[in-house]
Amino acid sequence: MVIVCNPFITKLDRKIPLLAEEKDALAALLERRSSWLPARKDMYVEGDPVTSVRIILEGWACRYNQLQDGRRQIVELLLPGDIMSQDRYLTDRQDHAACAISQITYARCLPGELEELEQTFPRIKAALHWNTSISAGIQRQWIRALGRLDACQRIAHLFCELFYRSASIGAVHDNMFRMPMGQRDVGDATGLSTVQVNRKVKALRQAGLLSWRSRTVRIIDLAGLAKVGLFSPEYLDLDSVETDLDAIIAPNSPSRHHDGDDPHAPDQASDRSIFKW
Amino acid sequence: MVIVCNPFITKLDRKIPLLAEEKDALAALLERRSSWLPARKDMYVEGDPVTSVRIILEGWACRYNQLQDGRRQIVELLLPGDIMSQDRYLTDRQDHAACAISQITYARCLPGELEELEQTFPRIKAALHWNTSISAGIQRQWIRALGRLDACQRIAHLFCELFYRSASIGAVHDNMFRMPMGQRDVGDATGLSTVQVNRKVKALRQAGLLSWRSRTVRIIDLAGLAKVGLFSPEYLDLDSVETDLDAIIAPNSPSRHHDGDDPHAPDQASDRSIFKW
DNA sequence: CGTGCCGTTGAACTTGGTCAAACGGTGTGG
DNA sequence: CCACACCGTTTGACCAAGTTCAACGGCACG
Repeated sequence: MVIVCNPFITKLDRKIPLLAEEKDALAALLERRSSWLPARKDMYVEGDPVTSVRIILEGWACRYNQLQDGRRQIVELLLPGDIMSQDRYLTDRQDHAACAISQITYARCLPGELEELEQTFPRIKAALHWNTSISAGIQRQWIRALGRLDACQRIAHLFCELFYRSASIGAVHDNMFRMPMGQRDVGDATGLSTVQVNRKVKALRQAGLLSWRSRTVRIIDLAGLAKVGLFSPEYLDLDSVETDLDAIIAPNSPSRHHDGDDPHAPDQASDRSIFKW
Repeated sequence: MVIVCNPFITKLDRKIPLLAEEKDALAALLERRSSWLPARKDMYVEGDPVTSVRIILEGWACRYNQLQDGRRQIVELLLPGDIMSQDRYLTDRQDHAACAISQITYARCLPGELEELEQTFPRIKAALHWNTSISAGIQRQWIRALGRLDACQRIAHLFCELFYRSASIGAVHDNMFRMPMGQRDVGDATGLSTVQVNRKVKALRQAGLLSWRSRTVRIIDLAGLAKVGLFSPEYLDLDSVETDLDAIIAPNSPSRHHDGDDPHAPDQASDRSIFKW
């Protein structure tokens, strides 16, 4: 029996409780071939042959699309426990690139191996399909945000999404989570220029909704942020982790242990006149 | 033995050649419960319970997301042969709405029924998964377009996509296809206002790239349109229909418009070329 | 101690949205 | 057959949001 400590398995197990043997089988598969990649390094680029399924174990990564003029659009963010499998049965060439945002470790396996597991363990199959549909839901929300939300709303929406996704893998503590993206990356995800990201993040900060310093985000007013970003978390289907979140979300949670040098003191500049949402 | 004439089966068969019995099984399933819906009518709305898988047989439909202020964003366009199955294993509530664009006929089946077919016929399973990954690719392209392309490029991209998708189901004749969307719908798909859609479509028309009248689109210069929209069709994985397209695309129009990207170019197309059909 | 990257800010500029009105086809009722 | 209303398209004028360009400060790294 293997000791299981793997964000992917944890995540699936939360939605579809898995038997010990199922977890073991998954864990065994994931441990077989795992890789490490430094930050900002490409995992593959457009046109590369589609080979293995990749599962993020630590760190953040993204899929993106590069334009001729050098600009790029991130089409999907991948957190620990996320799987890159849309291409399991795809064409032979990637139609997009993927890169590490922070340094990452990830597991690789062959489509056939996953396939086999699904055959043997229907629960795993269900869990993987669930996972796929959540990803599709996230894609739809991105399309909605890019098409119809303004800069402030998009950024607020993104932070909400990342907060919930981080929370669902236990990466939120004291309303804070590590976010290895830079402002440029946020712009690439939200379709905005870095200048605009900078200004709107500042606005959110000054509105007392969040703080973001040295790769760490603190959500100060989740409800307010969700309101700005027209965000509601149902599409992430986190019922099963709601209890965890309740503890986290609980209003004005005062648990600030590191009083000495908390870089996340609310920025009460209070010139709300800037905003018109 | 059933005589098969069904865009869904045709489409799958093109990528993964199916045996007669497989086609029969699919056809039998699809014929069991089919429905009709008038144009602009919702199939379901946000919050509805997830019930059946739907497969479009005739007409166009879309999934969309409604905002408080009444604006909406189309997140996916569904042409004949397209399947709405992202939610096969999803949560119990829809996180988006779907409506008919033109009047449509569609088949419904239960997730379990499709499931069963997949178990019995691995080829069908592969074909369905292929289909799913193509849809995901289209979603990614939409994200790219919404995030990083300007109005003209987005519209050109959309027309290219729809041209190829129509062609792949045999709905293009003489470079023309029926498009039941209005300018408002195009705006809802591209994240633009109808005014802007009107202006940019006019620009594309005047650049001699396409014409669009009474629900019919004629692609006059596919290469030019693709260039404007930064479109390349690989992500649709249409190798298997390339031969069909070659015949269609072939033609007369060597991609002029090297410098013709200017939306305000003189109306060189005011001659009969638009009107003669 | 440079050098370079990232975040920050200001100012000019461009794109696209909003508002409002006119146009044109189509279907309905007098 | 015409008048009318309705709906989608077209166009202009104005305005707001976001981009681009440019400069500066801080911080890490060599």
